[in-house]
Amino acid sequence: MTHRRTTQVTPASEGPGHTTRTSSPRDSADPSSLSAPRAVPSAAPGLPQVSEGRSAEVQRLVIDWFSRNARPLPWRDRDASAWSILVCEVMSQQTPVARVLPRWREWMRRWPTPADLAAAPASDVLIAWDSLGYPRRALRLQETAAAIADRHGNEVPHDEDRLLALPGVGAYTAAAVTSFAYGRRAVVLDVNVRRVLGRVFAAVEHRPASLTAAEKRWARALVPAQDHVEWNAGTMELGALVCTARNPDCARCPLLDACAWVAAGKPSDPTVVRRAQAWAGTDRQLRGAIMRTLRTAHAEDAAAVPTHLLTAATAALTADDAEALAAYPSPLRTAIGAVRDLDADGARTARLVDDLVRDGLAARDDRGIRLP
DNA sequence: AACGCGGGGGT
DNA sequence: ACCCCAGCGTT
Repeated sequence: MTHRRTTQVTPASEGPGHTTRTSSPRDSADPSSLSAPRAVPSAAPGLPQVSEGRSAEVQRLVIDWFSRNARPLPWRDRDASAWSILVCEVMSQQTPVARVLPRWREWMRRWPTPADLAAAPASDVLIAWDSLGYPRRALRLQETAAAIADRHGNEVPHDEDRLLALPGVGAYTAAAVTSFAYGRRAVVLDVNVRRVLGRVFAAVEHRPASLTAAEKRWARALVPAQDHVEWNAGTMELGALVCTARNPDCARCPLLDACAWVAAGKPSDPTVVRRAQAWAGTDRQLRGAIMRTLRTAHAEDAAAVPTHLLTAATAALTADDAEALAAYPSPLRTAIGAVRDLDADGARTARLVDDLVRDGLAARDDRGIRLP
């Protein structure tokens, strides 16, 4: 069903002018949303008070900039369904937009409503997820689809609390759907928004990794009562395109003259020792390899790699027995062989596959591959 | 608050 | 090599 969507301002081709683009049809009543922010946020460590005048000026600049610089992303189309927006938000969790685009198109073509996704074999879902990463998101999204189909009449909930109750939907995603799909006021706080607000108002290059309740309150008070959708989308877009984590393009920033971080001389954060990112040789890499190989083998020949053979793979991997392995169909053999190359003694592979099985890999039977 | 969780592109 | 990305769930 087609939900009314808010107007995402499209790149308006001309003139720097029209700041105010009023929102289009939204949910009529807005009873549960936050009360309009009057007062400036309560002070918290590193989060300065912001005068109403300055807040309003920054809001105006961001919204105006967004009206002229928004990327024409398909989920910003007026006729994009709430479901399509939820899918895009989940796919975008920790994954750059450019990588999401092709998978999102394919998903929406195949599964245009939650019920469609809920009815699909899990193996199809994982294969369509492809290499977006964090494949558990795909499984949670399918669980969410089933919940929406079964308990919400196949319509994405309008209520932020009900959105939050869905698997794989956290504070960010619930707020994003509330704002972008339904045009209701919400505090959309992703890594981009946090960075932009932190620089402009708090004069720090990067916010701390963890998001505190105090920062949420602070950010909430900065969301305007009007044009909040454009503010949410605009701060995100500004963070993605201009106020980037590294090498921000301050020369093109509409907030150049309003930015506390720039005014302070763009100080760098005190260097924090970051743990070297381990990847090669880790369980994580190995598990990713198992995923990829099984996915590929199943996609190439689903009959050869049904779920019960995945269970058999466990035995073969554990036994480290070439003869036993030879008993399995070729695509599966290839998959196991490829994984083995990463784990010469086989112990870790065996344990990981065993974990996969225990967590339900084998239990799903005809639903296809079930991985963590 | 701190972890663990994929994978690819940019610098 | 390392950093970063429209985060979430668990401990």
